[in-house]
Amino acid sequence: MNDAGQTTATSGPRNVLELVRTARVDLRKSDRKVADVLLSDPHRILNATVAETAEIAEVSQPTVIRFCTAIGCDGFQDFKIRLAQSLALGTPATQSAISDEDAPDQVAAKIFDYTMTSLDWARHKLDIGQMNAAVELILNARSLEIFGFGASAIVAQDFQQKFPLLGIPAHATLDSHQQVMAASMMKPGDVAVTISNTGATMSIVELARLAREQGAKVISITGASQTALANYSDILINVETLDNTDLFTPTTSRIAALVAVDILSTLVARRLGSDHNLQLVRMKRYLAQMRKNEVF
Amino acid sequence: MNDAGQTTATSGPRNVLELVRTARVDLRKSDRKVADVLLSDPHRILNATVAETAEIAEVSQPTVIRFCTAIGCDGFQDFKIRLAQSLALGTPATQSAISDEDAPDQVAAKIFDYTMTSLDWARHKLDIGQMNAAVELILNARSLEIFGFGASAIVAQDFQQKFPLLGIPAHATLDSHQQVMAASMMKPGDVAVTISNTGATMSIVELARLAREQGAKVISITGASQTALANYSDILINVETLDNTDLFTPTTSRIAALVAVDILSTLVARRLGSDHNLQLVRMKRYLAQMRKNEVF
DNA sequence: CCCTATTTGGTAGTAAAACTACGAAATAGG
DNA sequence: CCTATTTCGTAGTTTTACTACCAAATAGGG
Repeated sequence: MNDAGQTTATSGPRNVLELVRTARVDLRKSDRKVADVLLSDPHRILNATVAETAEIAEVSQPTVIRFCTAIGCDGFQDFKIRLAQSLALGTPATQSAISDEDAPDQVAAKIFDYTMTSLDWARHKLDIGQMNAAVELILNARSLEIFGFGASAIVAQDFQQKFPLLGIPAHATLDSHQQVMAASMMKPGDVAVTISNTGATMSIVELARLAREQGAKVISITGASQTALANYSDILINVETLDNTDLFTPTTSRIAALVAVDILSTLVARRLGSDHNLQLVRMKRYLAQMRKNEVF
Repeated sequence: MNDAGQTTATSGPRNVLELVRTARVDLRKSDRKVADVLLSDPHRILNATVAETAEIAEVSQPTVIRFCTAIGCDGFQDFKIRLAQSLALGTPATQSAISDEDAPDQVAAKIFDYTMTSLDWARHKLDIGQMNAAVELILNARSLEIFGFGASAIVAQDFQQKFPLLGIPAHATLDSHQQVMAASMMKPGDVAVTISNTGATMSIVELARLAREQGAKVISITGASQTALANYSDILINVETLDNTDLFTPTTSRIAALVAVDILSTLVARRLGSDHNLQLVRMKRYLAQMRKNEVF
C-alpha cells in the first residue's frame, strides 16, 4: 500500500499544501514527519535541498524522496515546483484566518492572499458555456435592467457603467419600489440581470419572477448553483468563492462578480467588432481630456 | 558590466517574467536568446534542466546559469522556483493581452490571470504605514465623507456600505453639486476620503482642497504616487495596479481599491474590540433572517 | 506465542544535475 | 591597428537527487 490516496499522479490537485494536509493521516510514520515539517513552515522547505529537509524532519534522505512520490509528485524537484506554485497564491485560506494577534501588515497580506485564492477558485468553477449564452442574450437584448442589493448593488452599478459603452442600454435600479416597477414593465426582448451572492434574497427572486412573467429573459449572477433564483433564471452564471462566515473575512464574492462582469463585457465587446471599438477609443480619449481640463 | 540592472539580488521583484521582459534589452546577446525562449514558452522551461534549456535556446549551459544570475536570481534552482511562482499567478498581463483569435474560455482565463497578477502587484506596492495612519484618522473621525467618480464611485459606495457597520458614519455623495456642498460643509474632525485612480481628476482634487480648507483631514486612494491629489491629502493610500490602456483590458484598479477597502475596514474593526463585533454578529444574523422572510 | 510475510526506513552507492575555472573569440576603446 | 575588456563556450568539479539493497519493525497466520 504505497502511494497513499493521491489523484492522477501527473497533474494532481492544484495546491500541494492542501493535498498534504488531507493526505497526512494516510501517510507512513516517517513521511508524516516530513509532512508536519512542511506544513509548519513551507517556505523553509522551499529553499532547502533533500539533505536539509531530511535533517529538519529527522529522517533519511530517501524518506524525503519517498514522501514526494507518495503524495503524487514526480520526485523532489517536481515537488518543489508544485510547492512554489502553491505558495505563490499565498498560504491556503484555511490556514490564513485572521487572528487578533496579527500585525496590520499580516492582515493586509492575508486579505490579499485570500482574495487571490478565492479568485483562483472562482476561475475553475466558472461555466464558460453559460457565459457564452449570456453574451448571445445580451447582444440581442433591446435593453438591460440590472438588479442587486447590498454588495451586489455595487456589481450592478459596475454593469451599468460598462455596457452603455458598448452601445447596449443598461440600467441599474437601486430603489426597491422602482425595481418592482422596472421589472413589471419589462417586455420580450429585454434582459434582466439579477445579482445575488446567496441566490436566496427573496426580493431579487421576486424581481426575476416578475421580469420573466413579462417575457423578459433573466441572467442571474450568483455564488451557488442550487438556489431559489435559479428557478426563475434562463442563464445562471455561478461565481463561486470561498467566502466563509467569519466575522473579519472580506466579501470576495463582490470582487469575483466584478471579474465576471469584466469577462462578460469583454466577450460582448469582441463580438461587436471594430466599429464600436473605434468609438470606444474616442470616448476614452475624451475622458482623458476631461481629466486635465474640467474645472468646477 | 555583468549583472544587468537588477534590484536587490536576493529578494528581487516578484514576477520573474515581468522582470525578464523589462530587462531584456539590457541583457547580453546570448542571454537574450535564453530570455526569448523563456518568454515564448515559460512552462516549457519550468520542467527543463539547465542542459535542456541550453539546447532549446541554442547556447551553452553556463550561459543559462549566467542568465539566471544576470536577472538577479541565485542560480538556476532559485530561478526555477521564482518562475514557478510567477506562473502560478498566470502568465503576466503584458503577455496575455487578449487577442481577437482567443476563444471565450481563453479570454476568461486571461482576465482572471490578469486580475490576480495585478492584485499581487498592488499587494507589494501597498504602504502599510499609510494604511495604519488612515486607521487612526478614521477611528477619531466624527464622520466620513467619500468622493469618487466613475469606477471610483463604486469603490466609494463600498466604503459607505462597510463603515457604518462599524459604528462610523460614512456617506458617499455621488451627485457632483452635492459633492461640492458636502465638502464645503465639512468641519475639523471630519474625514474626507477621495478616490481617483489617476489622482488627476480635477473635480476630485478640488473636493479634497475644499474639504481641507474647512479643516477636515483627507485620505486619498489613488493608483499612483505622484499626483495632483497628493498635494491636498493628509494620507495617501497608493493602490498601484497594472492597468494598461489597452481597449479590452479590464479595470483592475477598482478591484484593487476594493481590496484596500477590505483591509482598511478589517483593521478598523479589529481596533474597535469585541463589543462592536458582537453587534456585527447580531446584524449579520438579522440579515440572514431577512433573506428568508422578506417578501414584497 | 512464535514463525513467516510484508511493510517500512536507513546505508551506501550511482547517475546526473548544477555550478566553476579557464581560455578563446568577439567587441570596444585609444 | 593594437590593446583592453567583455562575452561565451569547453572541460572539469562539486553537489544534488535518485536507486539498489539490506536491516529493522510490524502485521498476520497457525
